[in-house]
Amino acid sequence: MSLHLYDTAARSARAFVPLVPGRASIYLCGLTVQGPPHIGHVRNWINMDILRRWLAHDDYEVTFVRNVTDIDDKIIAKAAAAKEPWFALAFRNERELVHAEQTLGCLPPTYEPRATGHIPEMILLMARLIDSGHAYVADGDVYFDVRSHPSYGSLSGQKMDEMQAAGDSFGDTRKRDPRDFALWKAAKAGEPSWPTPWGYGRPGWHLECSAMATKYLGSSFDIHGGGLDLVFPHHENELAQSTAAGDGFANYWMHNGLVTMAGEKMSKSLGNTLQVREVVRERRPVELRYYLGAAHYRSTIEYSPAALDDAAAAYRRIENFIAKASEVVEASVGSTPDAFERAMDDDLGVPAALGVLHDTVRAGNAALSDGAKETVREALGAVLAMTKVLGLAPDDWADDSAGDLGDVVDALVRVTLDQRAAARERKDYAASDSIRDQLAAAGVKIEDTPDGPRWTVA
RNA sequence: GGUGGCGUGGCCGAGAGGCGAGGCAACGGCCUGCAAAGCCGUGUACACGGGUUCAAAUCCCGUCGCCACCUCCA
Repeated sequence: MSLHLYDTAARSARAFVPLVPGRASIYLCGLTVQGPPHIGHVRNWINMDILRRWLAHDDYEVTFVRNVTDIDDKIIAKAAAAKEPWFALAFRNERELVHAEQTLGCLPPTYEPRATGHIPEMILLMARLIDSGHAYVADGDVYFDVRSHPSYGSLSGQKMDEMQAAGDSFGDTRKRDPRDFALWKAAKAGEPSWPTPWGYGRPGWHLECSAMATKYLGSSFDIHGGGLDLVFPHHENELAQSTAAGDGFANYWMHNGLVTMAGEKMSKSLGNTLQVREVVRERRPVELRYYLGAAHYRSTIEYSPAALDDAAAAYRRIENFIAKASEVVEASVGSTPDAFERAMDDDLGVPAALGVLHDTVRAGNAALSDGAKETVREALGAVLAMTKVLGLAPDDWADDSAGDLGDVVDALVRVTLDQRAAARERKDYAASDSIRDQLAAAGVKIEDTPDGPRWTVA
């Protein structure tokens, strides 16, 4: 079976056939940098990161573009409230976004364009739409004429006649139809603006993505991704603009499920967000990645600390096997098992793929206690290959921060373990257990193995 | 009002007509001085009510509950 992906536009899974053989082009709607990223945003990055890694595993050359929306109403309002320039607030949050992405092991985008850097491209796109009768100018605003484009609504399944008019349409006489949406907003006093043939103003949200996606990926590209909450109106509007202007635009629309808290969508407007920064203060980033990546990308994740604990325990199981097996045989990345590949090809079936990974770990652990080195070697190779695809390979998460100090700490722990061994030798278990308890209190966990004690920082 | 989706064992979380994914927790066993880690074993779960079928968690009809979108939102 080859890779199949669920396409929102088709409402079914379709075989992935790239526009250019061997290449995959992906555009993902990034963040409006009005605030730092929360775990819902980062789930989206992780899902797409797994897709990229899986495509790369299949020898695709991937171009991945994720934009930064660095101008919008809320950025302007928040910056004004904080008495700082809009770009200072936007850039600070952009830095935080990049940091979160790196912290969670996501490969950096091939390109990460900012909306404000692409005003000329937006002007050209608007000109094409105006010339072809799909957009009109009204008092410096530029609107898309929804009725000029019969397929409008096809992505989200909205029926034009059943739709509620946008809340901001009431009393707005500039729109020809209440469902028309702004491509460009005329400048208001004191707000940032850019010159256009139709006057000063700033971009509407939807226009940015169309302009940037086609600039970097061409008029047609393979995959457009984003959160489920962007299907309408954002993606519907992007699709309408671009196809009305004559671009082929995206071939597949992928939408990932949302992260909820107490049953409600995590979002900045509801104020129930859990920031990445807060979580990684207490948790290992790799464990957060496992948690957010383990559920199928289209399902909802109801966040709970207990579920995160479970995920962390599951990950440590994998990690422990890799560590122990690597002490016995030389670690080298093998190939991914067929069942794993079938799972991943089936619309990125990460949950089923993790089932295969855990089965392999169990078989490997059994081989480890049987001393069956060849089986251990095979299991380790497969586990390494699978964790690599999922972005969970321990090598990529190794903490080198200890540096030379690591050797010093190891020597100190060894001295202590020798004392414990001596106590056990003379059957003074009170003393040996006391040493173990003291190490445990310091966060050092002891395991006795046939080859002597192992220690790890819990 | 319209559109899309969800409801699975103590918990998380897959599956989508026929052999009980996987993880966590629990219990029993092996191993251990005791632990830890690991391995083996233990569960008759699929919101409710009907229907189709030799066979339904999976298909159909209905009911209830929940979420998302139609307004800024990954």
